[in-house]
Amino acid sequence: MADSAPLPPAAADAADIRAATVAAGARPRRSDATRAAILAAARDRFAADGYERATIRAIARDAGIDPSMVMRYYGNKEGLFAAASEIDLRAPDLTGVPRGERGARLVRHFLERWERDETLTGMLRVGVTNEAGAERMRGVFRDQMGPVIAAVCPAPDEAPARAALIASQILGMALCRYVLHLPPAVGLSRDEVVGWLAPTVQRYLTAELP
Amino acid sequence: MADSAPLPPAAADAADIRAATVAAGARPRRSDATRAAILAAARDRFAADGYERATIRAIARDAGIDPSMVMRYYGNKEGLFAAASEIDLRAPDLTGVPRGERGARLVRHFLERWERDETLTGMLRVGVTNEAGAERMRGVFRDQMGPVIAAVCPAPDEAPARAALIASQILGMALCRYVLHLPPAVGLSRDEVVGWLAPTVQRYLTAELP
DNA sequence: GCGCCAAGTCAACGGGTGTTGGCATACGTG
DNA sequence: CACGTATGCCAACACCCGTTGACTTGGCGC
Repeated sequence: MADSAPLPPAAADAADIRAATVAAGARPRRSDATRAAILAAARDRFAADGYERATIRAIARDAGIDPSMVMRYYGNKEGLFAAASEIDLRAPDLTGVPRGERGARLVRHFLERWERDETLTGMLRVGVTNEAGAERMRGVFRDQMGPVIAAVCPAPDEAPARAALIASQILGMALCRYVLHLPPAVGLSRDEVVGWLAPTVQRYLTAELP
Repeated sequence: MADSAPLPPAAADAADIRAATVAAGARPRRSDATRAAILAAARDRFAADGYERATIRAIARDAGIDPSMVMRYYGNKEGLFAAASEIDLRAPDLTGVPRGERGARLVRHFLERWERDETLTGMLRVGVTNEAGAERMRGVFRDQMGPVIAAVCPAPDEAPARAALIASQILGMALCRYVLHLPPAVGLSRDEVVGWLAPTVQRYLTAELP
């Protein structure tokens, strides 16, 4: 079974520092850089290893500090996970997009989002194994996918089901392509994926109920 | 975080015993019932908890024997997992199904397969977290989905990509419905899911390349 | 009836885990 | 400059893990 290779020291950028600052709801402190480094390392580890195999000791090592600091700043492993898994899908506003291009727009956005960093891979990895992770995914879906779909959905009461259908296709492709690495799914170009999936999403968005 | 509740003692049926017997490539031995009990308990635990959280001690407790027996019969945890995760999708032969009904047939079959027991949930759970599990899923996809799709695919070289697209939609719905428990996905009836997904799968099966 | 071998139990090992408390140190403030 | 506090490290705790080896039991063939 593959050992978890050591990860390069996680780079905590300005956004991370700001996030770590506001997360504590206070003005800047001397330890914000450390908090941010922990958060960045935790994100990487959770994404790469899942909740169980991502150890606090490994996260601390990546961040270059002592494990006890993690406990001091985030309480326990669950608290660290909660802080590290704040997800912003940046789902696009579809109301300004021509009706026929909305499917393609959604698919392309999420492909790019998925390839930019390992955040979503991590979310999926933890969501599948861990109930707290699953609850977080349900929250992200409800709060960030729901409104986007509802805004362009003819009948408001159909919106949740349509959103779930769209999520199933997009998540399923991400699963095959970025997590399971099924060779044919990996082999498709980004444009090919959009070409295949866009009509599906478009139909889930607008077609009559079957 | 949810503790893993104790599981009821896993029932090892005749098929399990036979499987445990043939797995060792020998004629019946006195320990076949024990081997089968271990296997059944392991399947349940891996499905419910994933690879890391499913401990050999818990599996042995469920099977009502000593942990060292697991080691004696299956070598180590990886060996146990390999023996416990032999999957048979029983994917239907589509050549006898009318061309227009193949999508619906596939979707309905996999929904039923997924709901019958927790085997596939377990496969997904382990496949997402664990490289050995992912490799196993790639093998199942290649050996059991590939041929079924190729048999009804006009151009043979397109078969793998089409199979991957179909897998992405079916796995994605299973993920949302049976693993993440997204409320709108859970709320759909089985017929509604078939009604929505069948045209998608049908198109992946037969449509011109985009 | 006796010996042999499979089947199973028991206790322990070395290591890794999350988590805790005490101690040194550098900083910001009066 | 002195003091309190935030920051960080160190060592340890109690627990659980996979795995091992020695020991006991029970059934079967000769």
